[in-house]
Amino acid sequence: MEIASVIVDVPAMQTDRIFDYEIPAKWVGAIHPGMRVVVPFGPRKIQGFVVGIKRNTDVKKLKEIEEPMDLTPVLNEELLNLAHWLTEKTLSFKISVFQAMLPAAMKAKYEKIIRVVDQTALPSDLEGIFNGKDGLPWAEIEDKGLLSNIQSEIKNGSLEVLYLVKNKAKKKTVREIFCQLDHDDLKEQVLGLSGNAVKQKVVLEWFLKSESTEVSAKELMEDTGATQSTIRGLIKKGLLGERQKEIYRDPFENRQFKRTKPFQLTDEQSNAIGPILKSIENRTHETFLLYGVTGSGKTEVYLQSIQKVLNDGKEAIVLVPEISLTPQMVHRFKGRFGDAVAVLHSGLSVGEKYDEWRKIQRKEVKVVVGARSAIFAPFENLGIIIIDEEHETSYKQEENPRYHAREVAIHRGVQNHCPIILGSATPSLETFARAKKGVYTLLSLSKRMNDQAMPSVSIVDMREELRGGNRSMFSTELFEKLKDRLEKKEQSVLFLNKRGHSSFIMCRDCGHVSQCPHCDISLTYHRYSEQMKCHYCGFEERVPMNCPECSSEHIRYFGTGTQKVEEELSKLIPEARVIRMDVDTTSRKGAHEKLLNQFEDGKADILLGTQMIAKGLDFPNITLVGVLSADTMLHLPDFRASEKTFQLLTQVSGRAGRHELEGEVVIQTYTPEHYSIVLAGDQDYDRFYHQEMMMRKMGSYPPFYYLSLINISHEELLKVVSTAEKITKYVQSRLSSEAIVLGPVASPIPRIKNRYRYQCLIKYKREPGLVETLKKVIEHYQSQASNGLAISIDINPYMMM
DNA sequence: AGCACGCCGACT
DNA sequence: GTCGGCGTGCTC
Repeated sequence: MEIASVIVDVPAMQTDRIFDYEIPAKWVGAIHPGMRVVVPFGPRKIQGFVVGIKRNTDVKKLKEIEEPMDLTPVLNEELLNLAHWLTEKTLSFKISVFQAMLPAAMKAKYEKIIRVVDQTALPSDLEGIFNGKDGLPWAEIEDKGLLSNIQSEIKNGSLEVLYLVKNKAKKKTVREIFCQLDHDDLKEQVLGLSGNAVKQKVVLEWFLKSESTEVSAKELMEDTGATQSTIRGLIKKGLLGERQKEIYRDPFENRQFKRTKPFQLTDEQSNAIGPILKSIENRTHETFLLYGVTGSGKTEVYLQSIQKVLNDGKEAIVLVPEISLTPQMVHRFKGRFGDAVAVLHSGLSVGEKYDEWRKIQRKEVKVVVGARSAIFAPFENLGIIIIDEEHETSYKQEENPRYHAREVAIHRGVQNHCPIILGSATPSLETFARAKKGVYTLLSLSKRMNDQAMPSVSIVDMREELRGGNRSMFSTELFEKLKDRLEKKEQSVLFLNKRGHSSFIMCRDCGHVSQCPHCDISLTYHRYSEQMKCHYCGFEERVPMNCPECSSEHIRYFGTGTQKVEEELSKLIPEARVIRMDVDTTSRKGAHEKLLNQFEDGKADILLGTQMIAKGLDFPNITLVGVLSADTMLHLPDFRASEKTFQLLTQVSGRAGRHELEGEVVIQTYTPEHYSIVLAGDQDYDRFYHQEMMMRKMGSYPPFYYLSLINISHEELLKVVSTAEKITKYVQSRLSSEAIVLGPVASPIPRIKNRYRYQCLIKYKREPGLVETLKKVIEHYQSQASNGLAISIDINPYMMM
């Protein structure tokens, strides 16, 4: 007898273990580790993942696997091992890790159906509900107050409960028409057609002329002008046949990518790529930091490294930050490698992602370009992993499993004996420190290609502007330069870190600020809907006309968003054509690309946007970049605030003057003396690195210490505080004296969705017992029917909120 | 997570 | 009496 070890689709502490199932004789040999199966679990049927096959078990009453959901495993051996490692690393449930590794379309959908077994035996009230149908979804009859009736009918056997496990993934198909006859028979048939069968004749002649014997119904109708009925007639006569054929959804349908050839590398690029090629050749793992200023040609190094990998018959993964997965990047990869490239990013529909994933699994592609989760691409012969903009925080997943793609990449690199390239103009401190220590190999590109000068940067003190009587959001300098570009017909980019209109509203008489009633955070003003919204729980209310506290009518809008800047611009420089790019204007599919194309084609003078325009933008006509408020990020309660500010400013500045025309950058700030702003202005990463390392050392932060963050939340403040204290004491007692345990303290947002939040931060250098301790904490507080208490643990957190 | 089971108070 | 509220414990 063969027995399968199965991880079931129930993300809970108590079920986060192996359950054994017998493999029915008919599927012995057909069910393998890494496959999804439907298994009975209690009274229900649910999805499970087979993680192993064995012959013996201690379990007495084994149930049988209901059916397999896959023909071939969806997780290969390497990925199963990776999942195991990741489970330990992130303290997540195994099932959550499996699901994170697969496209969302493969998550099971469950349906509970009450089926009528014996129509005649039903009491009249139930008969009315079922109304002759042979079954109804449970959800529809659940709250009709007939629970006990239904229960007794189930006992009688006239009703039964069906639990269905559905595959969310739908394969897209098209109707295909094919010819049943060979060429000669077909000719005969055409001659034998009756005179008034004009359309039928045209259709058959199409098949006579055409090389192929099959065609999509749509295409056939377009080519011949025939309609459904004509074709149906021919099918009835047995001359044609029809079938459903599976096709891929093609996100890049009707798109041609101009093929490019490898460029001649500069000396610097050649020097950088040498060690990478060597590592590929020797099939050894090595992590490289490709530290290259903006415009230094990192992408070409990636492309040629991948080419080498493909020549060796291996595969490549390229990670790009979600936000910068602009068509530009896709273009460059599709342009070089054509159809060998699959693309995985959030802009695709669930079905499209599923199709791209299957192209990888079926070995129809060799290169994957994608966001964070593409790191789990099911390649079996991985030759290189590239992480572009390695410092980007979007590589860290902020929900369970809280993994960092960089760590996963390095783990896969070790397993596959292949190199990892981390690329950035502004590497994260952690990475740069490791490169300096020799853990990673440092490769530098210090010159821009074609020797363009770095843009000149001027930092404007907005306090001075205010003192000088300028109360607008544009400094005199930026305003003048904007007008100048407009005259010269050159383009400008304006960068602002906040979407929407204003961030909050305040009463000018009593100082009252609208707060969310469920969260300790102020509400955000949304102009479009004229509403105040909470970004954490979704609470909405109308904008008050009067202050709710003192009834004053003097309500003022604070903080500036992209919408407001757009309005201001149209007042100040009405002749300027402005394109606004933020989450609100790019949420529609393809909108992102459309707006960028418009800008590239010169249909606008100013591109105004948030984060998303900071990267990957490479247009020759941009000669001015303005940062409206450099310090919005600087004052966040996050030890990485300076680093993020420096990175962002440097990235944005890099957008200017990448081609023949020289670029200028204007940075507006209220704290012009802050080192991250001064040094971003000088484009001096090295000095910033040293300065920031000093700060981190003083604060005992990464890369000098590791961090783990425990979050505790509950509806009752007292419960949170007392639990947080207990946990902190417990953790403290089990760690060495070198570890620093901070807290418990209220989280930066002390309440979300009516739940109070406390946290405990652990700083440590080496604590082999920490993972065990944290596991104990989770076990203790999740198992003892923890009445509403939620504990979440983030190892190496990036968001401290 | 569901779901059954079991124990209590509140009703036609 | 029984309906339905929630706490408890189990799922191969």
